[in-house]
Amino acid sequence: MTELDDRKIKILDAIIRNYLDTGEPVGSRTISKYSDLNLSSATIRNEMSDLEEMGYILQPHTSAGRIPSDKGYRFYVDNLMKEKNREVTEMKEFMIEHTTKMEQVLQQMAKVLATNTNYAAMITAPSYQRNKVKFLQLSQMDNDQILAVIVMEGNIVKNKMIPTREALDSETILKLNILLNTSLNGLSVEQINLSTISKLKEQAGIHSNIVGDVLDALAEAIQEDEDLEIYTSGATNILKYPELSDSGKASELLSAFEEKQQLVGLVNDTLASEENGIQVYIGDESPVKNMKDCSVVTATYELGEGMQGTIGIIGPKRMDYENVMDNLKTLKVQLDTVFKKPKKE
Amino acid sequence: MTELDDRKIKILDAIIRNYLDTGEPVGSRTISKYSDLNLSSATIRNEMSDLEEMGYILQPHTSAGRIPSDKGYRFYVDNLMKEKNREVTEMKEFMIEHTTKMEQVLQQMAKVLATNTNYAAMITAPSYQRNKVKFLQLSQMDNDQILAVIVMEGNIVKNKMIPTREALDSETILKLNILLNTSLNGLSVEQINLSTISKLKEQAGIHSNIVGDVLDALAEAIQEDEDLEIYTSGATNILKYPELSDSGKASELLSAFEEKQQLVGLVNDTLASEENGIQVYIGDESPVKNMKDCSVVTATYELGEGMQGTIGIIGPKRMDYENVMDNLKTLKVQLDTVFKKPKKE
DNA sequence: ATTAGCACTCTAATTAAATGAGTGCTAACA
DNA sequence: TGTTAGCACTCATTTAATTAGAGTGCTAAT
Repeated sequence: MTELDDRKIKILDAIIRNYLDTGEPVGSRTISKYSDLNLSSATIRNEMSDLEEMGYILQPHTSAGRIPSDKGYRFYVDNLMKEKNREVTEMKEFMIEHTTKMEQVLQQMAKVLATNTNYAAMITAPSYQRNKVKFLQLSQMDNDQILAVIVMEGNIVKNKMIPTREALDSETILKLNILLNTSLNGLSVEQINLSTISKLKEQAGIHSNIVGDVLDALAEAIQEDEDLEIYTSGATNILKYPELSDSGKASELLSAFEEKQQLVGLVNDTLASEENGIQVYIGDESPVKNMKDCSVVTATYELGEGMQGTIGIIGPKRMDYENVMDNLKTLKVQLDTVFKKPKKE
Repeated sequence: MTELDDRKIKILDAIIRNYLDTGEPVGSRTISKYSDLNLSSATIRNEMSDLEEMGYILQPHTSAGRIPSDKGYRFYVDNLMKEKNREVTEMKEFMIEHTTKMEQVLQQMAKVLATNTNYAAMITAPSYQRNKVKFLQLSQMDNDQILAVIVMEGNIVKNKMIPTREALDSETILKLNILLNTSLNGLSVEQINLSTISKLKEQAGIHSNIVGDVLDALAEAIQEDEDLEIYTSGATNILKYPELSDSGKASELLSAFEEKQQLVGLVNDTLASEENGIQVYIGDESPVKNMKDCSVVTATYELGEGMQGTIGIIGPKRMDYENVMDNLKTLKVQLDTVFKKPKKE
């Protein structure tokens, strides 16, 4: 008996669905009564015993019903779960109410996701590495500082103060601006590599060191943010689920959300192994060890040209996978339209 | 017996200190043994009975010791507490490791505060209203957008995309930039009022509507952030205190930290009633109702010219007030030096 | 192969009893 | 008159014992 036969599958399905619903271990009698199999509880018991031996379900203790094991959940997610296909409209109205800044859009998205699912949600800004430079400007601030402003595709603006040895006259600044813009415009951040830089420096002549400083500073500014830009919402939803809310676990999880740094692991793992775009981590499968008692569902979204970001939901293993995945899928579509079509007004 | 005599004060002090230490209701016998009063427990009992009648302490139930009431804590904070006077150096090293951005400094501060006290910490950026405009620049982005960058004292940079009807030629932009800079440079944000604006518009001639748009957009950009810039850290510390960590309360409090919006009330109240700069809210005294089971200690810091921000600690009523206030005071001093002395490197 | 029936297991809920910290009061004392 | 010893009383907390019930596993009959 190495394969699951049809009847076992039906029973496993029933057990898991029931458990997702109630959160209580489910017994043979329940399945016998509330399924269309028309089998006695005794028969179910035998089958359950087999399912347990095969590792799909387990008993919290001898005289309790069964709950799904990680393997069981995995089977459910891979084979049993039905995909909903909701209309994509619903979310829209919530989403963007004339927010022009990307941060706000993302923060808003996280909130919607958290509210819709009642789990904790996270979302990262798309990596800037492949984003293209659209505009670049230096301005003399005072005697020893230059302000550099960079605008990327999607109107993402970064700025940085650059300390300088001495003030530059306005003509030099103007020249530098023209030089930088003509050479870098349209390049992606990751394309600005050593050879580009040295070529630029050459062209800059006596100001080559300034150019170097500027590029360094920009790289730094972009890098700084890259680490941080994870938006979260509904972290406190975790407290709603008793299996996660006992003081120790809750505290660890909530810290992970507060620090955000720990979520990076999740993001990277998701970006690395892109399957159909949605990843489900059940318990120990998660790359973040604090989350071994949770399930994590993540998806990548793409903004064309390979710029991608990550969205994710963290909740109890007993999670409404169907709803979560539906939500993520919907949001994914939304994100595409939001960023691709430049917004008017 | 309307006034506290000396002995009662000593007993009250002993009760509160003991309770802050242990978190357990304290009984007459404890005080009798561990104080220098040399009184029998019976005498203490009589005094405690009086103190209870006067509202300084209370019994969780008949056969328990006493714990301080809000009134008791208040008396302690106002009259009994000793002020520490720690050296100001200690914090420094943690604090700024070549972070140039204010956000990062503030975030770091919050973290230090939370780590030092083991409570939840918050900190707001100083209000921009009184900050002075240092530099202002418009740049044509594409056919229907202008990028406006504004730099304020303390190198705080804001930017905003402004939609326009048609593109402006570079000469016009140049003129506008000169106009804006000469007229606004050195003015504080709140000084840019209607009369300034109308004067500016007049000078701008045919481009007056653009000027209007620009100023509106800037005002909006500044306002947007003003609401949001509250940094927090250590919110999960709340879970360390049993009196706050039962699911209901913890969840409310943590949400308050997640939403941040709720903390605004605290900030405003603190800014409004500046006493010696440090405010203590005990239980119901707090302007935020979710925090009626906590104590909140806040302070304002000032950056000269009336720009002020707020720092705060939220923890259980049974809080180490001495340590908290000491920390806040120290940080306050730190903040002054950090922002006032322009950082080199 | 399926099922009815029954003994068995183990958790969770309920109740009862024991413990002990702490009070309030009274009467004696200095 | 203020202080203290002594004692009865209260009540939350702990421990133990009991019960109830859900669910299983096994066996024998269908």
